[in-house]
Amino acid sequence: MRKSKQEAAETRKRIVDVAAREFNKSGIDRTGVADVMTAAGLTTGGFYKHFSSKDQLIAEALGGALQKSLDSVESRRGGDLDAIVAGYLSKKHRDSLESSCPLPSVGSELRLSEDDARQAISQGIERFISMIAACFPDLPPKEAKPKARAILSAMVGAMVLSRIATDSKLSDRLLSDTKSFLTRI
Amino acid sequence: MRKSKQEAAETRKRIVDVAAREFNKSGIDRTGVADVMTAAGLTTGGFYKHFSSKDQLIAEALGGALQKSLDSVESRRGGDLDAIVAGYLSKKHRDSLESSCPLPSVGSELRLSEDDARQAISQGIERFISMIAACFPDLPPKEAKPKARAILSAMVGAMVLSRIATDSKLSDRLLSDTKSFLTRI
DNA sequence: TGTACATCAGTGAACGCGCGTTCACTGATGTAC
DNA sequence: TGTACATCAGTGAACGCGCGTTCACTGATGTAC
Repeated sequence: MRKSKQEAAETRKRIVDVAAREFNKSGIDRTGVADVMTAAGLTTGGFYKHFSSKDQLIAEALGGALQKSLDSVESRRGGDLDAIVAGYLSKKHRDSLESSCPLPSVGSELRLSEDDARQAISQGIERFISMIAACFPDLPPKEAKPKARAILSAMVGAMVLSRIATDSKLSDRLLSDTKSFLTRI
Repeated sequence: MRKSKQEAAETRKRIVDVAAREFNKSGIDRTGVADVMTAAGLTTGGFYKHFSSKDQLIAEALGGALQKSLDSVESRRGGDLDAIVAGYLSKKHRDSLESSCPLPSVGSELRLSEDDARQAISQGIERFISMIAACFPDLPPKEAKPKARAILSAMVGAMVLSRIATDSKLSDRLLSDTKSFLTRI
């Protein structure tokens, strides 16, 4: 049953990608290693041929998901704050959980995670801040970065609250009002 | 071993209060019914003399915690946006997990919770928005409420991110920069 | 008011279940000659 | 290049553990007479 090095590398990548989607959709604690492996078309035991623990997978999957999410935003809307904000605070983003930004999806679980995962996510946060700050080319970094930190905070918080709200009107307004607020800067 | 009605009511209240602290500190999924009961000075089995399920406790404990948190803010800083924001985005609030606002502590877990819990929290969110909107007595509600939704989003998001960050400088800046941003409106 | 009985708050062990991880095994791949 | 052996990706059952919930039991409280 041994697979070639290339196949094994592809399998590993598949596990990481599937895990990111599952964690985003169902949360970290509620997603089991067996769930991830099944979704990747494998059986449970093989997991430990690729990773030493679930914690390692969490760090790699969510860190990677955040970076990938940033790659996509940067290439499609880089430099344009209104476009970044509108994309982030869209209903589509709120509802497409599997491919969502991990920060609102699993943010309050991450605070309890191992350092590896928190560090990987922290790097993504720094990069996100830089990306937003780059939308203010006329401001000195000393002003652009603080502003960017507040804007990122508002985007993440709006998405967190919007996903809790049972009233769809409240959910929609949290997104659209925060969008308008951030667009009028 | 039967207790008087009054004692039983006090016990129930104690369980709810302890649960709110435990959920805030360790997250919903990582806090077991047995953990709560032990922290309340009781044994596991007695839980079901007061609640029909863990889900019922989640709704009651977190809904109650949010309302209590709002009571305190309203009476101490009501009407003063800068005071509300400064209190919320303080290091003290970030670090005192047990008595924290539940929105950033367990926000991304709540999105996966039963409707009862999400509804109780949604009511708290609406009240929080009204409280912030009341800080703009000169604005018509049509302007004050949308602004309040964005401000609440920024406060919650800053706290979520601040608690993930491994770099304490980043963690501090997320709070203080968002505070400055919201104070200059 | 006093007595007899039903109620029920709280105990602590047990239940079934799903979790993260381990393990012996399989057989194709990679390597040494 | 061909052969013999070591490696190791993947399998699937098993491990110990902690979870939410149930249950028989205890004995003080509440109630009916």
